[in-house]
Amino acid sequence: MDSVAPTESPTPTRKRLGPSIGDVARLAGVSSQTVSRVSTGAERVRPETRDKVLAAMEKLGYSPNHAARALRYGRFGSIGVIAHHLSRTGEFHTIDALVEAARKNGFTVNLIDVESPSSDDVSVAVQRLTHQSIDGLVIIRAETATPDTLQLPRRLPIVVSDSRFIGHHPAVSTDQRAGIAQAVRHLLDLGHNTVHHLAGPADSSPAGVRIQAWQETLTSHGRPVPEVLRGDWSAASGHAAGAKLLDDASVTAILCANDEMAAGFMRAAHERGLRVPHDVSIIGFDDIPLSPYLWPPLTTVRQDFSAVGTALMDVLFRQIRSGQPLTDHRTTIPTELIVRGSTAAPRT
Amino acid sequence: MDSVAPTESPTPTRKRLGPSIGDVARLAGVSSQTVSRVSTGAERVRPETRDKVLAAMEKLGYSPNHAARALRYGRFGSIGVIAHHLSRTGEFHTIDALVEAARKNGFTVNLIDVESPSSDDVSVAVQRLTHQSIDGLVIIRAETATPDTLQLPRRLPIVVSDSRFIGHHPAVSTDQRAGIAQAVRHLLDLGHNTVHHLAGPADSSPAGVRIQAWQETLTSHGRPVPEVLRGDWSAASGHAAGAKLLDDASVTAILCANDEMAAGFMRAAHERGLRVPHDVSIIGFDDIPLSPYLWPPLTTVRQDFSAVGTALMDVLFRQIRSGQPLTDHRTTIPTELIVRGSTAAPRT
DNA sequence: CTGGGTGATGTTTACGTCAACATCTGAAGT
DNA sequence: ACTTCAGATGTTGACGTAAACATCACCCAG
Repeated sequence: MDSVAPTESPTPTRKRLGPSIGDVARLAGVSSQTVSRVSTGAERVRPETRDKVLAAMEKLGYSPNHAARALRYGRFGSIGVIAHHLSRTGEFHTIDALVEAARKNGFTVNLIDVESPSSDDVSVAVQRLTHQSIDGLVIIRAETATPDTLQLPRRLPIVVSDSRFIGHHPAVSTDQRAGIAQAVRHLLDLGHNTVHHLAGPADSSPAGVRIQAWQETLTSHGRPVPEVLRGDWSAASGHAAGAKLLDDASVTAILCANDEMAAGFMRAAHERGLRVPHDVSIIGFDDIPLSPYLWPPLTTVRQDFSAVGTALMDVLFRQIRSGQPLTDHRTTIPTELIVRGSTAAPRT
Repeated sequence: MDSVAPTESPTPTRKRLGPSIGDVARLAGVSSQTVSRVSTGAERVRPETRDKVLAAMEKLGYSPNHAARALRYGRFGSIGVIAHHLSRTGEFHTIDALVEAARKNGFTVNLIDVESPSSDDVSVAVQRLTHQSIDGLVIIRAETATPDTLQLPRRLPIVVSDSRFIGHHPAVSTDQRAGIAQAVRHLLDLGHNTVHHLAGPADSSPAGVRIQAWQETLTSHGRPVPEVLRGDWSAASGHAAGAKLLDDASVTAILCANDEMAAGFMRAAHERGLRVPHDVSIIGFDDIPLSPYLWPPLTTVRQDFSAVGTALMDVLFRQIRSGQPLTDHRTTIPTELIVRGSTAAPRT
């Protein structure tokens, strides 16, 4: 670990924190070890003594210093999470599940965001986090960073949900290829000649995976592959893409790389007086909570973010417990096509 | 602090962690203090010595033990955040802004969720968090907990965005009363005789505030106050409410306590063949990213969650810096009515 | 009444780091 | 040659905690 900067300390001066175990011990007239015993629960302490200690704690407003405990134990009870942009629905739900799973395992979650998905930024985030107090690291999305550009501390248990890290770190991800294939087939089965694709941004790896799966599925069915459209995951970009694409009457089916873009696309269709799904079928990806309540309800590919979060925590926890890395571990969470009202046979 | 449980340790045994500053010092042939100087940046160290040390660090894969630093400094560089249910849009955006603001101030965010919004659960969350390594605490929503039921460690800087804690802890919140009043007036101005209200659950304090503001606004305009409907913030509950309410032809305008419920309500209207806004006007609350892309685009009251998050961090940071609590501090973030396509004059 | 527990409590020490102070080296000024 | 001083580096100690070990009081079997 090179320069190891001073973590731009929030407050440079040293402060006297709350009362210590020693202060409690003095007040209670016992040794600090007895206070420690009370504070850690169990142990054999006479009820009478325990009460004295508890009273002293209460009086002084004592609470244990976690830094000291962490130092003593060599553990922090916390895991680090790096996410690219928190407001993305998918990452958010994953984090939600992760936090819950962490709590159930007695851990807390230390969250850090990455402003732009550049490699530098991610490195800084990693450095900041690993200088924090964590027992393990979850990388939800590292975007442009690669296993090589990322200088991770050795011995730190890691799990990743970014497909490009597979083989380098244990990974958990949804089966996006299968999901996309299902979606494309669904539209072809309905009678559409081909399927257009509104993809995520070029620097996003899941966007790339989805494009590839879409192309392959079309090709394997002998269908023409239209030019791919690019969005940035936002509903606004979906709306813009709709404005461009929907003047072309040959477009009967569009697969959007996430539900937000699908919502934007759908609004563009409404604005043009096109009926969904009669004039154009729209299918999304993710199945966000609002998808069933769009109009018409959105057909989409459900990703089980909650399962991803749980699995991430599970894999990480196993490494923490054993002290052994699971380098080539790989969990794949299946996706599911949810057919709602936004897809139908093309008008003839 | 009563019983102070043992934080159900994730792994009870002590492990030898990575190499320590001493190992690096030995390998580099210098004292540990010199290594410390290099590791903390600045200080006067001969370039030649510095290089030796850096090489040794690299070789051993050294990274500083944050627990030891935190113990030494009396600071953690981390703030705790308690949120009720992460998947709620509002809390999520607040957290997003909070994380960003924290990063800019050199802090990291320690997140903990609360399964059910019971007082007990929140207390447990607080205890778990304060036993973690935090310099300050943000309570996004404490729900049923009150300032009295919550045993907070003394000396811990706190900021809250839950209105019931005002006067007990510094608070930051959006001006929901004003937002609701704006929304109601907007509908009355359009010519609606009265406005129905789909509220949040009974145990939610913001839901209560919104109900009250809605009632007051109607009353002050001399309008009848319809019976309040209850939802649970979810789109599904909005849909169910729509199913109940929309058979009553006298209902021309509905104010939903959040956008998700408004989306569900709107779908219910579509399903009945009612046109929005011609047959019924619908207005939401929050302005989530998808609101402009519902069909029709949703008129709503925008809450600036990002500003809330930034302000929370700001208030907390000031306390951390000064060491002084800001007990009766209060920041109110204004709301803004965003008129889109889902509201119009009632049909005559 | 005595030796061998057993349970309650106290003492010591180390976790890894860094501030404060101590020491050392060498160069510049007289 | 002899301070004087500044910069580089080393030594000591303390942050708060809990494990390991030590001690002490007391009870019971023989």
